[in-house]
Amino acid sequence: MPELAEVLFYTRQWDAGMGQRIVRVLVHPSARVFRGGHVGQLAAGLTGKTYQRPFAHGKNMLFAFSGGHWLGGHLGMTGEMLAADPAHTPEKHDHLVLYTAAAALVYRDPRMFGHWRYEKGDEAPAWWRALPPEVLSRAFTLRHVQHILTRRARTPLKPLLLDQAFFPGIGNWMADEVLWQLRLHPSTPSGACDAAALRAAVQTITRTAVKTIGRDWSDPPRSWLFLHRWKAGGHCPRCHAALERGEFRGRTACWCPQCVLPNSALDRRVAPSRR
DNA sequence: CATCATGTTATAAT
DNA sequence: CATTATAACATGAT
Repeated sequence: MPELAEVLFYTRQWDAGMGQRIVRVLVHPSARVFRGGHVGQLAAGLTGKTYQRPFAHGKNMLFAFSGGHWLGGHLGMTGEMLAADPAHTPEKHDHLVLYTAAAALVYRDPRMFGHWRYEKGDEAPAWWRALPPEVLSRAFTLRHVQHILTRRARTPLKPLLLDQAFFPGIGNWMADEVLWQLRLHPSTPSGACDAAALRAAVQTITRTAVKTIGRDWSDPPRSWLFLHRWKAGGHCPRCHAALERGEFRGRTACWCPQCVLPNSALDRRVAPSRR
């Protein structure tokens, strides 16, 4: 599920255990989502510590515990966080459960594409501090976006938007939403895209998603592509034309063939880069 | 039974 | 070297 706003929502599900002591740590026997990490150290390190607070950055999560203990997480495709009853009995796909007196903090993930790491240190781990500028941060300047579009001028916009090094937190549905709102075809060469317009669309869509999905899992506006893009047979909420679906770099894209601007390059053989 | 899925990454091929 | 395609990961929903 999880893109930026969903990730933010999930990090907050553990708020029920904020300020609480971890009395017991339970790790799924397969330990698959820990990717070879030392789960014994994780369990021993977090037991007795206090859960302090969550951080979200794009699709990455970081949880701070007292004494300089950190838990980094990524939800993959089907990862989910929830707070359960303190007496929670782990279910089939519960990979990590932190028990406190107030709540059991659960990480659940059927497909196990998510991953978790534990570390100890006075400040947030190096990998966290090295993450690229967030799309709603000050550092996500027009110049920055211009630089990306120039550097990757021939790359189609859809895969560019999915690149976490450039647009952290943007996933498949948000990328389709951005392109649809800009009336751009997913194959539009990045160099042909206006940086200011792209930046504005990415930021307003992110802000609205954070205020709806991120806040209480409510749906973003019905006028968005969001609700209509999921399955084949959907219709454009703007012009009611049948939506089109296709594959780009292994991911499904959905767009409105009617709304797409005529000058947004549909044909990749057409010479792309300019400026 | 076959297909598809809101993600990432290693490896192969160009 | 940079870019792109493909497979792989593992499970559940349709």
